Amino acid sequence: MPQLHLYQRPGFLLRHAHQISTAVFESACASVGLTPAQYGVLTVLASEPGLDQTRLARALAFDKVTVMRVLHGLEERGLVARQLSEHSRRQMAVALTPAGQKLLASAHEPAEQAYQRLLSPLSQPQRDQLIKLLQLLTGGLTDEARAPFVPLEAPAEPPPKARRPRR
Amino acid sequence: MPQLHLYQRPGFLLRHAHQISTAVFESACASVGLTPAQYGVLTVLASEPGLDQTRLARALAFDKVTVMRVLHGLEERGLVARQLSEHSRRQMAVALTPAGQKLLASAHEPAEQAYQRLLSPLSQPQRDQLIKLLQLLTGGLTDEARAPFVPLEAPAEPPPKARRPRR
DNA sequence: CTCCAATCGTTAGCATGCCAACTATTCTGC
DNA sequence: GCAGAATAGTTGGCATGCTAACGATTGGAG
Repeated sequence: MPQLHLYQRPGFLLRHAHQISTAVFESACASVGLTPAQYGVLTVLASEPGLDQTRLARALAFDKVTVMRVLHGLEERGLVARQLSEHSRRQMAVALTPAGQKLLASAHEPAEQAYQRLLSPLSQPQRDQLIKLLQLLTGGLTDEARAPFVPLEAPAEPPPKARRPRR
Repeated sequence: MPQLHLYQRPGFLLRHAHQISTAVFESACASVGLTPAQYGVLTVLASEPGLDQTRLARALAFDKVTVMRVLHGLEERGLVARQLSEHSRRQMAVALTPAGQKLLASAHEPAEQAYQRLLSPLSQPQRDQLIKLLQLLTGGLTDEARAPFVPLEAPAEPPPKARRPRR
């Protein structure tokens, strides 16, 4: 009963840290009314206008269903526009509207403040260390996540395009 | 567009790491059918039988609504029993059933494996470092979270019991 | 050219995590 | 002892994140 082992587990600590992270972000961005997920979507779209939903999801390691729901909310607020891609009638080309660009710009300051406040208990070397460790951990386990993570700047299809493997 | 700044943000990294953490845990514990939240609840209850729901929530930094829903699921599976506290008719005393104790015991191995797999991309010093940094971060920001975190072994009320502050 | 498999978006449904609001109960200050 | 505040549990609702399943479309192998 003294000092539960649970509190030392990385799973518990990551969950708790993530919880605090979203709370800090949402409090800092309450004025612009953006959640972390919405901010992420807008940020990626600002970098890659016309991206389709599946690639958008992969760029954020989101589930495609989650991305769709977030996009619907942003579309209703007029921050994002979706239209059928010119290449394929299957996929949607998503892009920021002028209002979306404007809102995203006004969100950069609060987002940066949230980021600073989140790391405020750590010294600068500790912050760098934490970022590095998290990148190592996530980078080494991309295939463990259910939602695939394919960062931007990786448009090429994987060479081993195994076709027709009966599952 | 090259290497989005977003990918260096602690918020994004924490979210991604937490996502992987839950995926690894659920995959490892699929045989016993426990999610991280359920495992946390059972673990705390094993350590503090008869705890009420609010204190249980605080021990895990969960919202009390979340705890209640998790408890309902565990109660339906016969892993947990709730009854009115003897001290107060307001609160419920929650405890593991024998089946709950048994299931929790059988979950320890898979949970430990998940924990090892999650940290597998890191060396031992890096693992210790990550745990330490996460504890520092979460410990320094407890009041930022919406759900208060009051670890076990802290039953005493806070001395500055400010009463009747009209909000 | 024609199947058949892969892909894209969508819907439905489950589990977390949160807030706001409500009822019942307990406690505090006077 | 009493009024009012604080607390415990509950309900309803919103946003994430996931799986499974489904139609529509595209692409590959023959």
